[in-house]
Amino acid sequence: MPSNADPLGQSVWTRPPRSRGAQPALSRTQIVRTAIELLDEKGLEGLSMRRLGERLAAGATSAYWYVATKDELLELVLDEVMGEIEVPEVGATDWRAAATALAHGLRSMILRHPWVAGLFGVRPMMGPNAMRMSDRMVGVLTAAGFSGLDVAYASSLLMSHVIGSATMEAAWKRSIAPGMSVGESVEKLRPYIDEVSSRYPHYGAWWRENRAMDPDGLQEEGFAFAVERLLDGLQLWLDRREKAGPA
Amino acid sequence: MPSNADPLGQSVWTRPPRSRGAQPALSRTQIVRTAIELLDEKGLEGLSMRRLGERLAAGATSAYWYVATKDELLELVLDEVMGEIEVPEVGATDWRAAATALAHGLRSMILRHPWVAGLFGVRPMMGPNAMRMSDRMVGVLTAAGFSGLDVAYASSLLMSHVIGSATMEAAWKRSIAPGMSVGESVEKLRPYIDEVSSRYPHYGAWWRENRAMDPDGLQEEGFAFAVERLLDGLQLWLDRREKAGPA
DNA sequence: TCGGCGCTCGTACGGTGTTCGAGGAACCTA
DNA sequence: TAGGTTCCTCGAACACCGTACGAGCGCCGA
Repeated sequence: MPSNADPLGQSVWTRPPRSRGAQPALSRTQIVRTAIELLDEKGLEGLSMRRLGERLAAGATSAYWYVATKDELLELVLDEVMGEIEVPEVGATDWRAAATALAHGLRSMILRHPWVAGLFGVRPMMGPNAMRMSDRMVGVLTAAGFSGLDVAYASSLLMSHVIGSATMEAAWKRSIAPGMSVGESVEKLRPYIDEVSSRYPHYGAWWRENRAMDPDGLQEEGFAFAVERLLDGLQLWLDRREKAGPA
Repeated sequence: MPSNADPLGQSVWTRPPRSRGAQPALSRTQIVRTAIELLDEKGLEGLSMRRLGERLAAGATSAYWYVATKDELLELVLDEVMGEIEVPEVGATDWRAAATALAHGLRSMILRHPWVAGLFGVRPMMGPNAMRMSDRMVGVLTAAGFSGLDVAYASSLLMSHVIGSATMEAAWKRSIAPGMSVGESVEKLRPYIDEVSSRYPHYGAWWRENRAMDPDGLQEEGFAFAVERLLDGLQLWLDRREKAGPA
């Protein structure tokens, strides 16, 4: 997988999908949907072009008529699941509610398809669904009072946070046995954590005071907390700027 | 690469490194350092066990005596570069300055080794260097007035943001031809962006007003902006809580 | 009826991570 | 000094992977 093949230049989004006449057995959307099925079942490493062909009841390399490369398929897949996120219309609610909904929507999509966490770093998201989301986000932020580069900054702040926390959560999920809860895993790791944290003063002290906590649901709460702080920070900036000079 | 091999249970950090007697030709640290060299030169996809063996002037599979699996090697590599980050001592400065330094330190490490962005999702960071960083962070946040779960929330907020924005930046860097600046790439993409953004009302409007911006250095500024907002949000929360009930 | 085109897919190439086991070199013990 | 044991190296092989290529199929317009 060259993966840096065709940097810039022609991308999936500029080239029209193949197949216009006849009645082909496969289609781009069918391929993408089947790929997502496979990914949901077996994760990122479980998707190979051969397996995809098998599941499509087609030859191992048949998908290559519709898709130039595996990376390109993943790009399409990423945009497809981005389409699952519902973003509130601009003006439907205040900007805080809209941003909160967007953040939680993105997060729950990632929890539904944990493998996407590994896809964000591959290519910038330029597909139609990602664009639709950006569009709404820009609308919401502009209406809130951001302008110029601030819009890009604020929107990138929101996205970055969700993607980052999803990445870290995915790392956790990966390292625990499937079917085991986070709590049970922490329980098994406890001796190691005890041993290690005793060597680090601050961490150790914190751990001793908080070892009784229940780790399940902690990610969720932490995410909600973070979104609130983050929006507070943005709101504060808006307030300060308005007070200083209302343009 | 099973990659889910040995979920939990024994990890690199619990098992002592091999080789105690004799004078072996290789060593864990040498392998890790050479791997980083290779990664810096050719990126994540450029590192294969065979190439690593070659560069070590050793057999293709010799490294497997010191490292159980490629994933494990990557875990060691990740922790090694985490060691490059210098974190201010607790109490050396106020917590805002410390957190800012930590965020920028982590970010510049990632810019130095862009391939790490693809490693954060693999396993939770539990190596000694990552732990040292967490330790400092916990110390700083506790001194600032956070306690209990808030510490974990706030620290995860900081880390998530840096990792998320690094991931997105890596995606961008990957899609542009090597040696080309961001500005030049945007220039080449301009017709496509123009065409696309015209179909999205808010995004299009924003783009028309801001198409003249200089994209180089924008990431840097956006990052600094985000860190400020984020710390503002945390500070505000501390203030509010203190006012409500000073424990 | 006959090209030509859209589409499928078997085969093959050059990689990948990892297992296995034969072998060598250095050490401890007798 | 001899023998045995343990540590370490590495060539060969296995089961995969992404992808190029081109032969061949069936439908369509002429």
